[in-house]
Amino acid sequence: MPKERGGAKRLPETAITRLSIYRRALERLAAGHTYVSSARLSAITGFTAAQIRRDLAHFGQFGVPGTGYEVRALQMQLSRILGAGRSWRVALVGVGSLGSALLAYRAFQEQGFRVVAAFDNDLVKVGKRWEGIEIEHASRISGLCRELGVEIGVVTVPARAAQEAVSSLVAGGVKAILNFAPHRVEVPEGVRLRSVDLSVEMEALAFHLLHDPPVPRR
Amino acid sequence: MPKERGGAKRLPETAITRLSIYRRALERLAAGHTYVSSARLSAITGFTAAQIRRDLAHFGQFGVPGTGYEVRALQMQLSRILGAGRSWRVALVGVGSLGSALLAYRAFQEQGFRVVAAFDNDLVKVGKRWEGIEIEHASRISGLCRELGVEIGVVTVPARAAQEAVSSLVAGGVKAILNFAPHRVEVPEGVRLRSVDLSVEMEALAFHLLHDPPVPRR
DNA sequence: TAGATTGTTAATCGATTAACAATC
DNA sequence: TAGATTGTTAATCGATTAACAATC
Repeated sequence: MPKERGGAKRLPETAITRLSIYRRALERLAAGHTYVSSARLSAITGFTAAQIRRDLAHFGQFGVPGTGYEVRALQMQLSRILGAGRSWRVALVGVGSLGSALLAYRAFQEQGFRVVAAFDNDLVKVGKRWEGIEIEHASRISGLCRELGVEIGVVTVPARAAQEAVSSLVAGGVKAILNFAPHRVEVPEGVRLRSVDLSVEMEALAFHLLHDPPVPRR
Repeated sequence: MPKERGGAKRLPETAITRLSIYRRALERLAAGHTYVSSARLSAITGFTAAQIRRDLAHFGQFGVPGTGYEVRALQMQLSRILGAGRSWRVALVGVGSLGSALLAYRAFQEQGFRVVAAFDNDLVKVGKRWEGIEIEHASRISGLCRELGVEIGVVTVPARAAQEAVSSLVAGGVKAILNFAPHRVEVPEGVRLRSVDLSVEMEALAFHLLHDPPVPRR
């Protein structure tokens, strides 16, 4: 199997989140600047200028040597690449405290992530409305996701329910899932999974508190 | 400056979150198993057996060739290394929907992350009680964090307020911060920062939906 | 032209994987 | 002992950084 597709080298997996951060930086720059250099973007985002140029070069020659990148043009390119501006249909599985918070999260809606369905196992919650969405029973996940054309699933259920929630989404044709449940889940090839594990994040911080040497004052 | 400290090679930054996941797996294994091999841990966690052995070997020789790792003993070692079982004092800055969800998040409390203070800029919220904690005004962050001996800060404020929130925590002696604000923040040397950016996560998923080739059915 | 900055190549770095001698 | 599995070394892989010729 070839490691490269087409002529250009593959975009490193880690670069994708950087693109999103560049895009956000450009949004703010667009107000006051026509051009921006990789050096300036570096100062704003904290990534090195070399890395920024390299990331951007993956998608063609956007920059002008001696001048930099045209802010508007680059912003539009990145938006196109990331699918910003589009509207994405999102399903939420698990309407506990975290799930409710995400349902209410303005930034999501504003960025085009439109929650079109919400599911829960708890019969007390099913049928209730939440942020304008009626909560459906978890047994309806795959059917409704297919019917509504859900593209992205967000899973905020307890650990023990995570795999079943994910499997139902996959059965419903969902090809991208963001998992907040503190448990490993498996997805078939062709489905993208990203996981955010808050307990692990906290424990990683605790590790550093215990093991990093204190920095002497200067 | 030397690249290594002591004799052993440095633990890769990326290994720290794996340790936390191993620990969690062991917790569940402890019920029914005395020993566990790296191969079995691999099947459970999804990391390769070689990687697991390598990660664990950083902290000494826990395993028994031919037999595997003693579950209880390894569990205790990892707990000690990660500071699990300890109680950590946490401050929450920003009691919006996401912040409230985290305040209510049982798993946090159960894992020893004890929210001892909550702050907000909104005078309407200040003085109210939430999950047994009185919400204080953001101007009191550094003073109260120092007084209460807060060790970890969790920041769930809007982007524009992120840097100030973080700076106040740092001023209050907080050495580890988990930032959910969709904005870059800077911390001085000696302070650990981890960031979770939900918009970036979603946009990364959108990127894959747009660019990954569909997987042909077999 | 002189100065600035890109896009890209080569060098470096860090982390993962494979392989296997040592060990129970 | 035979079989299994560790801990570690060497090879591989992937991503980042430095450097600079090409370009505006």
